[in-house]
Amino acid sequence: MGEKSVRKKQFILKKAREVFAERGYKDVTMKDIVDACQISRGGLYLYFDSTKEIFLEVLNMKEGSESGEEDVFTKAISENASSSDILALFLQEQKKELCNQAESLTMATYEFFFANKLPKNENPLKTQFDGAVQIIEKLISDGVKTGEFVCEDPKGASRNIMYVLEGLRIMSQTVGITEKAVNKEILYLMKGLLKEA
Amino acid sequence: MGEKSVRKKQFILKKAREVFAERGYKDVTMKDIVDACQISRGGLYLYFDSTKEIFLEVLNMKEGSESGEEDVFTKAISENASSSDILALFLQEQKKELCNQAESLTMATYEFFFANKLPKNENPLKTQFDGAVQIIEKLISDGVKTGEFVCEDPKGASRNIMYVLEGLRIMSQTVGITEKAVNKEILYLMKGLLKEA
Amino acid sequence: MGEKSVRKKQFILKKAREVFAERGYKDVTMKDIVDACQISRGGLYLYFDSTKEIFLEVLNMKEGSESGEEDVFTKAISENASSSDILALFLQEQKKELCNQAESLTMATYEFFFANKLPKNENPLKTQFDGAVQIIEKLISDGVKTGEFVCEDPKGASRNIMYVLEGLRIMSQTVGITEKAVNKEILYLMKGLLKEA
Amino acid sequence: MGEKSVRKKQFILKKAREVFAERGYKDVTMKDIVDACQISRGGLYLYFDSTKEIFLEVLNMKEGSESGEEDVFTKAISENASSSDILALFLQEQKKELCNQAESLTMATYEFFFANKLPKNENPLKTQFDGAVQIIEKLISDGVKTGEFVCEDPKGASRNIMYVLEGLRIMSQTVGITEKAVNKEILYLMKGLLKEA
DNA sequence: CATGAATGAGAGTTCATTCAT
DNA sequence: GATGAATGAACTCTCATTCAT
Repeated sequence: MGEKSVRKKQFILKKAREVFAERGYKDVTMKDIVDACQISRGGLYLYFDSTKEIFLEVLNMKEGSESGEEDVFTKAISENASSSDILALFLQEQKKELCNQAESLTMATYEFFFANKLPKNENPLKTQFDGAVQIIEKLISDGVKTGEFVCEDPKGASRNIMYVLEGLRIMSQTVGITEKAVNKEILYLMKGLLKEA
Repeated sequence: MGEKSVRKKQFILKKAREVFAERGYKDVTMKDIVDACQISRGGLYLYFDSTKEIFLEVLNMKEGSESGEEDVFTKAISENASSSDILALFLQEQKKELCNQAESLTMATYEFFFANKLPKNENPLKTQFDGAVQIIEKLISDGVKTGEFVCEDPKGASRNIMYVLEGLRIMSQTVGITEKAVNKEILYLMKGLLKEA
Repeated sequence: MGEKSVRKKQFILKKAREVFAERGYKDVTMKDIVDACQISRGGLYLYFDSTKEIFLEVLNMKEGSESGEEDVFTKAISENASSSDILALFLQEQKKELCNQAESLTMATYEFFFANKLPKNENPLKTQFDGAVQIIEKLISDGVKTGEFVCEDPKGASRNIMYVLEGLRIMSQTVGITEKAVNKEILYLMKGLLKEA
Repeated sequence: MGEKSVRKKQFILKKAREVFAERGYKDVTMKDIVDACQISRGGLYLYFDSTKEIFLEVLNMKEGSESGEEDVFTKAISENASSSDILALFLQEQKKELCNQAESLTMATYEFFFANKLPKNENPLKTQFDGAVQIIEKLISDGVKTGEFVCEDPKGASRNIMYVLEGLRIMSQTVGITEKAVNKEILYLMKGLLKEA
């Protein structure tokens, strides 16, 4: 596959991402992607065999390019920001993602993993969740040391935060949720850590 | 619609519920329900026009019959149980539901509301969520009064609890979750309220 | 499946038979049969799932209705015809079939069994062949007893006859063969048995 | 077309022959041959326009290279072998071919001529058959002269032999046939000629 | 000459939906 | 009411064939 093909493949993935973001996973057909890309029916099959295959590559692509979390962390940490600032930053990022439904793969991702139960060690949802829990736990622990946070169970608190975020995410996709409501929850989480400070 | 028809309709809904519990929402076709009910294709159309219509009625049916929450509350409250006992009971009920994936409509419900964005005031997910938040808030407030609980923001705490439960629910459907993990989260929630100030 | 359906199924098989007779097995698509029957695409699938399934039923149908061999034998034998007359009759029947390419499933059958190797005990080609060999052997043996035939190895002779017929059949489908040529071979076979009479 | 092209064409034909031997004629696509040759799709079209064209050239190639029959005859005859020995040799060669289904084009050839009815004078199957009949007739006649064979109708006998062989061939492709069964038929044919009058 | 990306026709298959009985 | 045969739209997937490079 030449360089040109690689670019075409990237093009298809980009268009497919838009389709998945707009319509979720289950409803998307190969034809939908063909139409979005303005290519021929058979043409798509030169690159991908199924929507499943495409979606998996879109998911991987996402992690590589959309970054966000990591970048923010990396930058904030390298700038010696305080733990509470970094955590606040992280929560702000999550809020952005929560509110930006149009470009988000959240719904498609949930639909995909409803239909495709991957083993836990290969499940990116699991991996991401656990990774985030560890990072937040570290932040909280650090914050406790510096006196920014008060927390007897950093691990429990970080899991609590992540489950709340997950709850917000699914609620935003099913019942809709306002930015204000998200703010309220984030504030509650932060207050819990800053309590009695 | 005669009495016989009503019974037939209930029969269809019961069978349809099983199908939705097993296969989710999107994958279920009119044919699947016809097969499960062992009735004729045309026969189903006498009662329902689409899987969407069926699913909505299944959802309503559910609230009526499956109860659980209400019953437990009603009974516990009428028995003058303590607030902490009632809350613990509620969380135990939630755990049961979380772990009993086979009979649960969770996945189907999520899929349904991904595809059908109802206005908030008609969205049963929203209604249920808000209702539960209110009940829990009341419980916490009562518990604070009796000295069982320590909590500065009962409303915030109850919302936090509900989002965590929602987070557990979606995680249980996408990455899978052990009973132990659920226990840990519930324990964390209870400890947060019982914490000696 | 009601009586009407049975008739429709028979109708489809009849039309399918014509298609197979005209075009062989491999080239025939579900669409071809749909077109021949003037029914809808989906309609055919109510009765059959594949051309393979249809062809197998056509083959069975054939044995039931087209008769020929059995009838001729039955009649001839019941009429106390001589062995040589019966054998001659049989060979005449074979000739008819050989020359009537238009309505014959020969080519389709060969194509089918090229693609679908059935176990010998289920292979109708094998069954028919062996059955015919036995009948002919009996005829020859009887003929030898009555002095009509001279033959030291009736079993071998009957197999020889059947292989020649098979050879004529395949040649008629691949290079074409004239009635005269068939006559010549049949004559040779009969002369071999009547030799020195 | 340069020398290099000729070699490439030969290479394609060789690979195509393997494909046809393995899969018959009808199932083979241009893509299959492209894959077997490891050349580009477009590349194949520089040499051949269709599988039909390729198969015809494979058939011609076969006669040229695979020889066997001719060689055996030529050698045997030039060595002054007896007629019965040469005939036996010929039948042994036929048996080998019959039993070696894997490398044989038999099925593909039948399939091809089912689909492509060539005029008799251009039909290689016809030509080969008639050629073989003549040779065998000559052998038998010679054998009769030397007293090796007893046969009143060498032409008829040789045609009989060839039709039996054709019958064995088609049976071996459709119902399968053991080496033992082939031996039995060959023995029967030889005995017919050696039979003491 | 050679490549391989691209096209589009066409086959298979499934279902929502209708309708005569 | 109830049946289930029938229709036709829509989707998946595969190839022969072409053509710019």
